[in-house]
This record gives sequence, structure tokens and C-alpha cells, in this order.
Amino acid sequence: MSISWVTVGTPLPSGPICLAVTALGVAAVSYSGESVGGVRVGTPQCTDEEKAGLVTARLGEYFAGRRRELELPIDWRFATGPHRTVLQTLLARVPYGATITYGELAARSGVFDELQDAGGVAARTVGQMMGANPLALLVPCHRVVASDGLGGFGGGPRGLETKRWLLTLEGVLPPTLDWNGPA
DNA sequence: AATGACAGCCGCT
DNA sequence: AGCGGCTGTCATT
Repeated sequence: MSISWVTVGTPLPSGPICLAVTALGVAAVSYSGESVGGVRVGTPQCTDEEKAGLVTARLGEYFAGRRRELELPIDWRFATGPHRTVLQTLLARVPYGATITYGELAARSGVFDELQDAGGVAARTVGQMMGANPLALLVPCHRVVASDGLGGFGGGPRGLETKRWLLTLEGVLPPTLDWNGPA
């Protein structure tokens, strides 16, 4: 099945994002043109006007604060096994405006042996899975935080800043002085 | 209360 | 086969 790319402008500190779309839906999302899941961002551009328009419109509404759930079709091809299970758990259990810790998500996913989980091993594994998440934004990995703070974020040098921006948009964090999003 | 060591693994190169 | 990376707990001070 072929993959094509759509570029969408955003108010994020990291700038525009690129989305990989297939006939099944969105397969990957990349901040600032980094490769995802071993697939290079770039050509070919998406020529399906309807699909590209839908993606652009939904994201635009989300960033403007007019849409809480993206509700875009997802192609899970780049998330397999436990990785996919954790991502789907996150998508199903953590709604807009809520957060969950790495450890708690690990427990709820049920893919780790909790009795043998001494020292937060499962939590680290979840963190690694979030870092390798091919579906940024669609699967709300920015709502996963550390037990004692914000936690980390990939997506380039502006990663953490981007995570804060998204949490501010969703009302989890108070706006900063340089907030450029919707009220 | 603050700091630091350490344990352990998925996926890319 | 190696390595880097979005954490949490415990033992110190």
C-alpha cells in the first residue's frame, strides 16, 4: 500500500508537521520533518485532495481550540505488539484535558507483569514507547507525564516546549506570557 | 528535601 | 550487535 505525505502548518513551537497517509488513514506523524518508524518524510506528496483536506481541517480546528478529539482514521501499521496495545490503551483511556503517568499507563495497558515490576521498569518501557510513537498528536502521548513533573518529549530540541504548548491548549497547564494559542 | 545510582528493553542503525 | 532514550525507586546526605 502506498504512502503519501501531507504537510500542515501549526502554531506549535516546533512549526509545521508532516503526516503520512494511506488508504486506511494516518499512519505516521512527524514533528519538523524527522523520519518516523524507519520511513523517511518527504515525497510523494499526497494527491488525494479529500483526504488531505480532512486532515488539514481537523488539525486546524484542534489547534484553534474548536475541536477536542481529532477523530481521524488511523493506520496502525507502524505500531505492533505491546507497543500498539499501549498506544491504543492511551487513546481509549486518556481524554482531552486529562493526564496519566508513565507508570499508571503501564499498569492499565496490562502488557507488563506488574508483580515483577520492581523499580519502575514498566514505566521506563512506556517512556521508550512514547518516544518511538509514530502517531504523535493522534495518540496523545503528550498527556503522559512523569509522576513528579512533566517528563520528557522527543520531536527535536523544541520537544518539551511543544509538549507544554499542547498541555496548555488542553487546559492542563496555565498559559504562559508568550502564549500564542486560543484563549 | 535534595541528590544520585541503578535497573532493563524496544526499535533503529 | 550496539546504542540511545518522554522513568521510578531506593539509599544516601
